[in-house]
Amino acid sequence: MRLTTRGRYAVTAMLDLALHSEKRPVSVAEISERQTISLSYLEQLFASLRKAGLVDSVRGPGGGYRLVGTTDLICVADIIKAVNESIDSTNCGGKGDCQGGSICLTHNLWDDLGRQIAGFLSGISLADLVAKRDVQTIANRQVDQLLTLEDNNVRAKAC
Amino acid sequence: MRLTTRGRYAVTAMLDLALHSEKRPVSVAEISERQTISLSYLEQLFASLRKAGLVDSVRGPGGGYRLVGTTDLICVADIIKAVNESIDSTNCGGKGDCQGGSICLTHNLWDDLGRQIAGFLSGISLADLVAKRDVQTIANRQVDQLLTLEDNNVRAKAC
DNA sequence: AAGTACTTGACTATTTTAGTAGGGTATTAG
DNA sequence: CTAATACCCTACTAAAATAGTCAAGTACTT
Ligand code: FES
Ligand code: FES
Repeated sequence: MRLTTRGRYAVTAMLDLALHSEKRPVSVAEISERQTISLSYLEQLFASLRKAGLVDSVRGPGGGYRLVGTTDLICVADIIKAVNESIDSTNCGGKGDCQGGSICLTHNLWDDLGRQIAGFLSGISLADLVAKRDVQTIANRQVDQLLTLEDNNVRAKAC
Repeated sequence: MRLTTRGRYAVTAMLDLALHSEKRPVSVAEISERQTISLSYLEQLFASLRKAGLVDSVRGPGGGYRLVGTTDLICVADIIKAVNESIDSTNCGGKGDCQGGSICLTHNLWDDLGRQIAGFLSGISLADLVAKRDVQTIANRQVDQLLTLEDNNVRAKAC
């Protein structure tokens, strides 16, 4: 398995969508600011998420991204698979031919591990994450920070 | 978390030790042949394993490596930690300061995941692996392959 | 005394990741 | 209509991590 910032960013972005896209679509720029993730990098991730059918886009002013379906239907495993090809932990990609065409000593161990991780991440939906108290707290902090930042910018311009 | 061939090789090598070091120490060269892993690369891994106190070395002719303690006391998690610094899945290394000093939206999710993986890998000892039927089968195949290979070399020399 | 086998460190090629740049194209508010 | 907005797409690059090599040791046993 490989879990990198790529997968982490994707889940973070999707969670941001779950938290803020109820009324209107959310633009990548907004997410980029709120989660402090590079805008262009996020765009690449959303291209993958769109291909996987997890999000929907609305173009033009006032546009942005929206989740496809409800938050309880999207699990973390889906998001990671969408941007991070696989959750497989074996060296052989599940083929069992590590050692010159034959299966290696530890193949089944990694296979089991992969199943374990997949099971765990499949059991957690965006709805589960949104429901957590700490997620709510952090989300509120992020909105506040953004507001005071904008406020400061306005004041700076006025001067 | 990052699970790479580094960690996989280490577990494979330790399992090889568990299978063959009962009577005499096993040399890195032997393991290299049996598991088809680069010799010099294995040496690096064993340096880490020795530092972690998982193996013991015997120098000189007939020397090699031996496990420290019995196979039921060494778990897979220990081995991976020894060569692959950590099993942590967060981006921040557990500090919770991903987002400019503050905790990010998904920190707790990755933290939970890390615990899950650590729990799984801590629950599996070398003894558990040795006891598995498929491991026995594969180990036997590896020994046979090596014997016929040596046999062929002897014949080649005779000619 | 000699050979075996561990020990150490530096060094390199390859791959992956994270991020940038710079063009588009569709949509809509005004 | 048109200009601003925001998605869309491709190629590129810097930096890091991995996998593996090389070479010169040191300790020990037969
Ligand atoms: S990991 Fe699948 S055969 Fe080795
Ligand atoms: S992963 Fe720990 S704060 Fe973001």
